[in-house]
Amino acid sequence: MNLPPSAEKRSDAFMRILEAAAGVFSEAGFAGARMDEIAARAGVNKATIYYHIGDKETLYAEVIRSVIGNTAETIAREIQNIQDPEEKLMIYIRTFARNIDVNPQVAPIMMREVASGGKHLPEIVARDIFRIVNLLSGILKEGKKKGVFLETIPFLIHIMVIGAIITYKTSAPIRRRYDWIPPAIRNLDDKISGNIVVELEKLILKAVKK
Amino acid sequence: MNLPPSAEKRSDAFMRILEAAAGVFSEAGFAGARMDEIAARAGVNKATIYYHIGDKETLYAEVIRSVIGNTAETIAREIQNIQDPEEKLMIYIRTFARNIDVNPQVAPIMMREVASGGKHLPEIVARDIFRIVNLLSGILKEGKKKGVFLETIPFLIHIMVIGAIITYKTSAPIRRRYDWIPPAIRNLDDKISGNIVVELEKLILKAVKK
DNA sequence: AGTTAAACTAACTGGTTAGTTAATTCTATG
DNA sequence: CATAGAATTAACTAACCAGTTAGTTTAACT
Repeated sequence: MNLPPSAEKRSDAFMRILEAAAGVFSEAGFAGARMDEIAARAGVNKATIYYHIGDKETLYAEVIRSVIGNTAETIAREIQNIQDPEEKLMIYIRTFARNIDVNPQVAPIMMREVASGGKHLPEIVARDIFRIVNLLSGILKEGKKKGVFLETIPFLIHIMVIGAIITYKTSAPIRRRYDWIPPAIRNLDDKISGNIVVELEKLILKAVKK
Repeated sequence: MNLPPSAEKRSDAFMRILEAAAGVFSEAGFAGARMDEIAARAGVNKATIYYHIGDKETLYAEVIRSVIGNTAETIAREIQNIQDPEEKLMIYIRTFARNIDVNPQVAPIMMREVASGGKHLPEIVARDIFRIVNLLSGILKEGKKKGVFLETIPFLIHIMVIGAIITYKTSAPIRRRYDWIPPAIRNLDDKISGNIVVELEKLILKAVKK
């Protein structure tokens, strides 16, 4: 679980509540989540949540922040020392994919957040998300200037990458639900940061390359 | 609103309830939707919903079925008379995109359904969705045999296309939420079946072509 | 006009759930 | 050890909401 720099040292109960909340919100969404369930999973009394964090909306915002609040920072760090735009793009995709695998609650939360028009998305997290888009725009612009990439709509490329990754990741339960689903689909890897992301990188690169 | 062949002739109240429910479920999700709100929008007493359709789950299943229940049929019809795999792939993408534009409730409902692991997805609709995947697999296999497409993971291509389309479509409210969002992103078309899908077609075709 | 069934509604019910309160236990420090 | 403040809890409350009920209106048919 990622933490904002300011919140490095939080009490044990605080952390357990955040983790439990991330799990419940990721499974049930904001409206479907129950504060009692979160308290039970965290092993604390429900009132402890209100004492440490606050009401349901505040808790949700805290979860969102802790779980996707510094994705941009991670990606920026990974690509900063790379020169080649093509490799930058690959690392961009790979880093996001690894993030999704390491923190499996992120994908469902992001999907529902998009679906609800970002109703509960704290502005600071929105800024972080658009910083990710801007990183990609920079890569694509640089590649175009160097004559290796075509002119594209950066936001569409972003959506193709991020949309594919989070949709693939969350599709796992549906892919296994019925026995009539072709094995070629059923048996695909749950992890996206393995061979799947390698294939995705190839496809995206091929699409934008001159 | 698409209707199953069996349900062509339904009462006025039934139709109004379905439409209102599609709107509310699309805005709030299953857990967030309120039966009273649906009744109010439909202009009927809440009990009328239970009289005509049944409980919340039944109503939701009915909405899902009416709204995405025959997408595969539509796509199959559109591509059946085309020979060229490249054009088939383009029409596949374009038809799905048009469907999403014509029925704007579909994208949020699909996203939340994927996010929740298809918890409320009726099996018959799941079959329809995987029929869409199979249609694409067929196109890609044919193209490979004819030597115009590369070897790919069809499900990943499906996810790239469908994931991109529904994520793009639902991203509209977030893209407009803050005034610091770059105009290049803010001012993108809400409609996906215009120039956006044309660009998406180009990118996907370029990615899979030999 | 009278009868019957279908369609519809106002008002209610009971279970659920976010949030609160008042009291108790733990912990650190002089 | 004593005490103050922080952390935690059991039990409660008020609002909410899915689903029901008992009764009324509408429409079709004889």
